[in-house]
Amino acid sequence: MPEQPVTVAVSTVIFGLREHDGEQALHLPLVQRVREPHLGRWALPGGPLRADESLRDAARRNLADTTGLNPAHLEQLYTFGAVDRGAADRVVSVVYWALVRTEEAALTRDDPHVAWYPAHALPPLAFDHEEIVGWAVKRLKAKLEYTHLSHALLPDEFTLGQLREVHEAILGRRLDPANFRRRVEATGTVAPTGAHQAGVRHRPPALYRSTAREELLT
Amino acid sequence: MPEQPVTVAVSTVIFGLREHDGEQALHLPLVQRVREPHLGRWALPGGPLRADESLRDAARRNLADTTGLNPAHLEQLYTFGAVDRGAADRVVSVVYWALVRTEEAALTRDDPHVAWYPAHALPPLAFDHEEIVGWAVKRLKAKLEYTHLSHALLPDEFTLGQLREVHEAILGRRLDPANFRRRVEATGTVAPTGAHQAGVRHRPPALYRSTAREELLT
DNA sequence: TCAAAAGTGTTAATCCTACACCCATGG
DNA sequence: CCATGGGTGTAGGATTAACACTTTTGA
Repeated sequence: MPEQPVTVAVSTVIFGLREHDGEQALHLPLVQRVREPHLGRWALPGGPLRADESLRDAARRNLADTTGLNPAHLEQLYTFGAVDRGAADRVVSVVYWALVRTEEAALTRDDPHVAWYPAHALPPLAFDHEEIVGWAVKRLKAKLEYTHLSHALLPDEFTLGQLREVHEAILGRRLDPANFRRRVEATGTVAPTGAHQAGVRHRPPALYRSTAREELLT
Repeated sequence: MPEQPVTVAVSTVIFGLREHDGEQALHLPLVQRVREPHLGRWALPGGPLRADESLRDAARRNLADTTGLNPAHLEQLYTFGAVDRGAADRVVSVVYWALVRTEEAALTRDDPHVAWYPAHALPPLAFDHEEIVGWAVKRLKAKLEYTHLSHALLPDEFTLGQLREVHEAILGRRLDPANFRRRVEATGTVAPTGAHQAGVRHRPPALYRSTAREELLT
């Protein structure tokens, strides 16, 4: 062997909404490592890139393999390639991040090595994965403000109150319901279905559907 | 050989300002390919990643090797890894983008295979490099508006008129000098040196220096 | 004295934020 | 009939955009 080869791996930070302390909170599924290094630690789902698949396909495949999830949004985050990142050989990691809808996030894989954790209460992670999650959260927050990504965390039909809760969970602060409503309506990316959500102990909120098609950026 | 190996390459989109049609315009240095595939075509400077260097170091090294330039700003753009991108074997390309100061951009390397081209009048490029340049320009435009990256294209001391010209060249539209001045001053990222630029046939403009230290994002 | 860009002032339009208030439902 | 969130209205402040006007220099 003439030279030490560089291998390419793909990992994914997956975001979904789940209940935590009575409120919707951002969660992510982690997998427990079954071999060294960092055996037993929790880590981002990932694996080596195969020669016959694109980076994006690799991310999607191994997201499905390890967690059984199907993302509503998938986007490249960053590529990490410092010489020593804690692994044995030289690995360049291409990291993607994904959003899954609440129905998906509710699915629990029948696998003791996969578990959802709140984004703000993670266990110690393998490698430099904590830093990576930090970047992903930062990017998600930033993109919330100028895209319609939040729709990808909700079911097909949702109320503006639910949409607001998503934003509040991610941004970590309360938003004025009146102003939030106007801002969203002004973008023209949601349309009322005409139906209303019944069974709530207050005025029945209108249901909306996302009209935003796939993004522009990165 | 058990499996076709995936190789990692690093390329860089380098931006600098140069005169074009009597105005400052965004330019970038390209290298002419000296081997197949795409022999003779112009391409982004780049080369394989070595096992003992980080991605960022690789970008910096091969920017220096091929063009002799030293960037004032260097940032990762995106990683391209479709299965067939036009090369013979499977290559994953990590692309960086860089900004060089006007002094650097003025340097012409004594090499017939390196030349500066206006960003809006590029020759046909090898591989998918045209698309990559497009992304880089888009990112540069976006970051102009919420960072102080434009300082990295100018010399140490500059007038607000020059800074405005940089923005105009990149955004492709005129900006109101009065409002531009106020906006920049409000950010607090420039400080007057006290000196003025002499020799101009109008009121001598004050010279400023950037006080913004390294960035926050990406 | 003129042209040309520097630099200051002003105003109207727009956007953002906070908050008051009525509506419709289940308990 | 009350608590709760849905939904509408509105007033004040902050930000932005457009443009008039004065300043200072070299030619």
